[in-house]
Amino acid sequence: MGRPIRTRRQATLASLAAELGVSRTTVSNAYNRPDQLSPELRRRILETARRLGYPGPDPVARSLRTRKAGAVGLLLTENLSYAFRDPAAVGVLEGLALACEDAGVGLHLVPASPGREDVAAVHRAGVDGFVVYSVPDDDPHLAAVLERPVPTVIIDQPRIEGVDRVGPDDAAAVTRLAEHLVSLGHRQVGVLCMRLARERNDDFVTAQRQSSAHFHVQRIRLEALATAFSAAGVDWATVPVVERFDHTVDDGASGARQLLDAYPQVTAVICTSDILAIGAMAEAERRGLRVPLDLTVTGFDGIAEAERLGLTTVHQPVLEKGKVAGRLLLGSAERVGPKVITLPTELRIGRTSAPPRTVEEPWFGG
Amino acid sequence: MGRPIRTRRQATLASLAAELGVSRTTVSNAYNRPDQLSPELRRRILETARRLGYPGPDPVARSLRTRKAGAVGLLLTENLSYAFRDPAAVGVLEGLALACEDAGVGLHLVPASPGREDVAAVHRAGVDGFVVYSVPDDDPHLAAVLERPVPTVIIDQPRIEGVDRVGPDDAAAVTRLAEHLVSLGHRQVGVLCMRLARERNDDFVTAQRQSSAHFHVQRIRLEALATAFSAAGVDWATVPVVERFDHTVDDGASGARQLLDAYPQVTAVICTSDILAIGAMAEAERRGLRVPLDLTVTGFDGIAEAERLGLTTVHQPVLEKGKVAGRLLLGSAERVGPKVITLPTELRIGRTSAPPRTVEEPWFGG
DNA sequence: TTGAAAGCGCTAACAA
DNA sequence: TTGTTAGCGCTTTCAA
Repeated sequence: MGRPIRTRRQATLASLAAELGVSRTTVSNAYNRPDQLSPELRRRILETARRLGYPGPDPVARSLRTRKAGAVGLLLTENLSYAFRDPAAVGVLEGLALACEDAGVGLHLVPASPGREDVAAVHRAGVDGFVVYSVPDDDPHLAAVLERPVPTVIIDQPRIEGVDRVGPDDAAAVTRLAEHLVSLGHRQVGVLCMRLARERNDDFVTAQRQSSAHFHVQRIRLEALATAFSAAGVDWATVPVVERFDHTVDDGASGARQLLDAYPQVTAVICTSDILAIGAMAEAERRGLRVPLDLTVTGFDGIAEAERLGLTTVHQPVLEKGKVAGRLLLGSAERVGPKVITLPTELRIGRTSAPPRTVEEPWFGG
Repeated sequence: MGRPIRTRRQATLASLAAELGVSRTTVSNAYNRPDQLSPELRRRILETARRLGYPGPDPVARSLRTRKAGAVGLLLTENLSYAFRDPAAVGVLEGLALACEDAGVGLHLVPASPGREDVAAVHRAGVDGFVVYSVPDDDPHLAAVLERPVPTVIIDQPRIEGVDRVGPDDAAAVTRLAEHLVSLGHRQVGVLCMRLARERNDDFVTAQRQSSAHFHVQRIRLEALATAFSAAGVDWATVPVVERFDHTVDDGASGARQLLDAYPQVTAVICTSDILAIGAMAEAERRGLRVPLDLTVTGFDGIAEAERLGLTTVHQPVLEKGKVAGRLLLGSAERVGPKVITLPTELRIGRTSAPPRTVEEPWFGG
């Protein structure tokens, strides 16, 4: 199984045709339409190809001619390391990859990290469409994607008029979660959320920043919390919201620390992701707070580790999200008009939410 | 931020040039070599482009012309779901993605699962090179990759003459692990390994099947175990080896069950991956065997969960593996001749290995 | 069943 | 600074 020298490509379809004394059409047919020539001739062509080291039609040239790249682009602005470490993101990636595999098309990861302002990679990607996963509405890469004359499907965020989207009903899901907490008796809550804009702000969040967040999902979740708690008589302006730029367990812990240091009276920490919630639980343990006796902690996503820990959270079908997005994109030729697909979520009440300690009335039997 | 109708591409570089009354070169330069024309002219060109809905040079046409696809292909024959669920594989993927990102090239996942015999996807991938991750030596997709006139780097397996490769020194690593077990006193061992060929065999493995395994890594690990235990006076022909096709915790458990049901005298279960080892530990617990008191269990890879569990295992730098492979591929233009890079491994003795229960002599102070 | 002609949309010498 | 010329390697009507 030795290999000849790499990067040969001496032979082309044309040179093969010349060698054999047939037309290029015939050689092309030998590869793409076996039924268009005699088996004997085809055999001869393929054999000569092997002899000449012709590796078959060049995929790029074919793509140019057929106007089909045979690949789907994935734009993922999040830092890659985080993307691969967040089980929710990996699930989406897996689902999308499965959809691509079913369709026999490649999945092209576009090199675009938050730091890299260079949008050229988007222009250079030879793909038939893009899936965009959870980016801010002012992301320059996203803008570049939307300029390309190919269909696009957005997963989660942002919400853009006229562009297909797949995601959960964040507002409804968070509302149910909030109602659960309200019914338990929590009135003094704190929130720990993911980054709201492209600039780093590892700190408390002003009302202004909340309502103008460039990450729609976070904004919608905060709005839903505000609405639900306001309905329960809580003045949202008094509810502390802490933001963390990096989406890691460690940042979840430090966010919780900042929150609880300043607002020790908080009875429940609502996190907008499981990763942050897991960090918050670690911080609770560090300060000697028992969850859920002394502190309620909730998450969002429903990743496997959350389930193991019994975290009260909102489960969303991440694998499905990727799959549906892929299928939507690959089937978009037949459709007219944009489509928005809302995936179901499920409130999973675990062992990390309970009535606040400060409520003295008995909760059961009352 | 509304969008015009999708899939327009009415305008091309040529039509833009005609509209403006300049040459195509000039328009091309406006995009690719801004310093080759006056800022004023460039501005005019870009503005007209926007007005006409010209999305910039077509990436496929550009690739054809420049003979650069701007992407690296990744061949991963393993079922995608398993690939994304095995932290070792995810680590490799992450490392490779990071290397690609650094170089500004895309990462193109080739749709190729074990079932899919269709090799066309490999031919259709517009890439400048391939990274092949852990496939059997008779994999048809691999053969197709090697026929393509682009550089290729193989991670882990197979070992092919003349092709670049990145991986650990499996034999050395396993030998150290075996010596650790031998020094503890283990003589009655059993092995649980990953699949050895493309056909399923969830059963015991014959000597013949061991030595002709198409997955080189597994073969090498088994050979190293055989050599090390033979040196300690163990007749390898008497050592039971169980194989599992799917690489899951559940299959690790069922493999251990099959092994221990038939060979209850075994004092140590050597698993060729952490995933399998974690399953084996679950099975040990199920049968009431205390690890390591009643049974020693070892793994391979050094994934995070193994570390949390205190598993005795061989750690290998998976992220590094992907990164190095990517860099090797992307820098291969400057090199001559094939290159093999061996990554360091580390034996990590945890809490799952101890002297066998049947050994009555005191091990310390003796 | 096979071939001739006409591009797909672009970039890179080279020349002006 | 801009334009002319010549393909990159392939597929696809259409005609023979």
